[in-house]
Amino acid sequence: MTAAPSPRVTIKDVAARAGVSKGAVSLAFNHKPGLSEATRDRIFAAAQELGWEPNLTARSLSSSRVDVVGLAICRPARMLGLEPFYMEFVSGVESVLTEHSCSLLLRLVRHVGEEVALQESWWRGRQIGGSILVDFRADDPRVAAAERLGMPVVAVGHPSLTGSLTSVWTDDATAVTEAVRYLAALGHRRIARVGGAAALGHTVIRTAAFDAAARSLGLAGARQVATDYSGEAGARATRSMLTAAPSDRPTAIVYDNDIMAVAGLGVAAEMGLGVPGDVSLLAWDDSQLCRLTHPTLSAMSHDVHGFGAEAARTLFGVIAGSGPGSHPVPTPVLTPRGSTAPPRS
Amino acid sequence: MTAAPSPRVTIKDVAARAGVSKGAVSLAFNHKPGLSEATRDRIFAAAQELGWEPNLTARSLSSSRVDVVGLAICRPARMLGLEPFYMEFVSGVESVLTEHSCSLLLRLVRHVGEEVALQESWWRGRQIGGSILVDFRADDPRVAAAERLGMPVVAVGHPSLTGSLTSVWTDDATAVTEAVRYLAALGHRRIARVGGAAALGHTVIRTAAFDAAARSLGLAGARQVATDYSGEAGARATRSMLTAAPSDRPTAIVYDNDIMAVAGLGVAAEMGLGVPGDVSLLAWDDSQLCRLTHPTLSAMSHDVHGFGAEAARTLFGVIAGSGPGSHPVPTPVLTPRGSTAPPRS
DNA sequence: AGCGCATACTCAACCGGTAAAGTCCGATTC
DNA sequence: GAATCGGACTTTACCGGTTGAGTATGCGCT
Repeated sequence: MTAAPSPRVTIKDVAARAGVSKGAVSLAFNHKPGLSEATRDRIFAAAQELGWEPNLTARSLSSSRVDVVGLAICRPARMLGLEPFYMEFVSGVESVLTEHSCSLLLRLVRHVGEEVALQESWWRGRQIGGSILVDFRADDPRVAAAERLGMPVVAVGHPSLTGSLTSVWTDDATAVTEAVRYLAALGHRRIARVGGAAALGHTVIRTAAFDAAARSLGLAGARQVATDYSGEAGARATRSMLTAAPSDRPTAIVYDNDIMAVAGLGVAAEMGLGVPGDVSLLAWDDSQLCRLTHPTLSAMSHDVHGFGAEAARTLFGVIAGSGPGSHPVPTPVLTPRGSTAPPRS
Repeated sequence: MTAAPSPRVTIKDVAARAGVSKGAVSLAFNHKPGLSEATRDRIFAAAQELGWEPNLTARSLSSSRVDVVGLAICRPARMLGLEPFYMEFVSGVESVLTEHSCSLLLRLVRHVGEEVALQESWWRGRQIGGSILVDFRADDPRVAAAERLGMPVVAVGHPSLTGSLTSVWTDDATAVTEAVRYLAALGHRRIARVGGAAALGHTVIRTAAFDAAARSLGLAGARQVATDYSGEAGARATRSMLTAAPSDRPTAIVYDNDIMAVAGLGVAAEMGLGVPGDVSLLAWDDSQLCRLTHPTLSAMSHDVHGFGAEAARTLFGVIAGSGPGSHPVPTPVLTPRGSTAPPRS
């Protein structure tokens, strides 16, 4: 990539124009003491006139600070596009990065192995100052990699999955339990759950919590299934559940994201089942999508934007040298809407 | 951001280990001629043993190549998350960037002014080798900015909007015309369109095309309205259209994205109107979402992933010095599904 | 033998900044 | 009046690569 921009303005030009040395310009632009107000002003004026901005590349080289953080997302593109979660998460991350004049290096990868290689390469090549790691799974190879590299990272996932890494996480277990209790309180006994990717740590956690909650409430008819988070998989799962004999058919279904819940709504309609009359549906994540359907979707709501922001804030902490820690963000809360109701007698 | 990584290994260490000079290592790693096979192998072996990867920062500094391209997206976060379009576009861009070991610097901005400043700062600070500009509007300030800076960019938008910049675009006018013709062919006379943001160039183009098509087909009942692309706005617009007196109510509605179409579907259901019996709905962009609803949504389908890929490919061309050009990508095609049918007599 | 000429490297300058040490100078201090 | 001091800059040495000029070696050719 060869760039042939307009005659490059460098710190030297600015220094010359202001009648000072490069060092002085550097001091001024980094807001460090040791310059008179007058000189400082002259320098800024000169920079302004020449349209100069410090070359970040050069700056990182000599100061070994990098104002870029990495984020690799590992899901098939088809699904990514659909899940409001990531974009919202990214936008939360951004909101914090921007305050620090920091940028986000984004990459979509196909599997964890690829991500490990990428993160290592980013870090080794000093492209990033740290990374946000998402979608943890059991025995995630990124834990060891980050430790080995001594790379500042924040792991978005339950502490039980992220080893010694600093983590930012939501209490999925409690949220699942609340969801099940709510449906049970409405009178549902046959509650089903359409989960996310089985390989992901939080799916495992939710699955266990669902089982535990069902057991403790004595719900014999509870069942769950894992999917790949896609709407199609959600539709398939729903269809398979709702085609069971009426006495066996779930009267309420919890979904692990909202796109699958929308798909579930579509399937119910296609089968001529009323929501929430014949079956109640409960979504997860609660993007705007849940308010657009008819009926509107009850959901476990989650401040995804804030989640991303907290992850970014925590990363800055790690980069600044704060020791490992665990940062829980608020547990998703139930937002009842039109898709849940007591089962028809 | 101060990083305290494990003892940094640099090109010097590798050179020492391989018993050659820094220059030799550089030659080897850039696959340039002038080294014997044997030396080359020794160098790679040494690098491998030390776990060295060239510091991209240093490399960009001396070679003035930057393996990063920028993308700023300007829409409120709430809407962004929802629109599958961008993530799919990004994934298309990525797929090409990856082949060139290039990364994507992503930023969400609030308005064009902010984007112009950002792009300028990125370019001046040599953070990026070029940029992909999206969401063009009439008299877009980015055109002048890019020219002034001599910055390699590819403009995603109709050539009429992108001035002298190299553009990548879809033929929205033709697509809109096709959509209207299709609905008219089904027998619809009162066709409405729920458009996107009025400030955006392609909205203007689609609006004009819709008008022209309606006129040429002699559809007196055609009407359209602009929104902000959000599902809520889509719902509002739909509600307002469908509450008109039956003799005035549109029998078919075209939406500018799929999220609004989903919202429209919800509104129709809420009002007790059958789709496609009472009203036909036609979405745009056609993400997976359109196949999940009931009825499924007919849509103008678009290979968004490919669109992004083409934009990235074109950007590499621009960076490599190819002159300005116009790169149309395939026109969206109609994919009829369950939400469109002839109007009820 | 002598010359030209690849080939295979080395060397040193340079990219555009930062940072630590050094210089200059006027104001205090004793 | 010499020594001290601190503020305001300047100098210089990097940061970790790339690059072009320079050098040593070997080989073919007359």
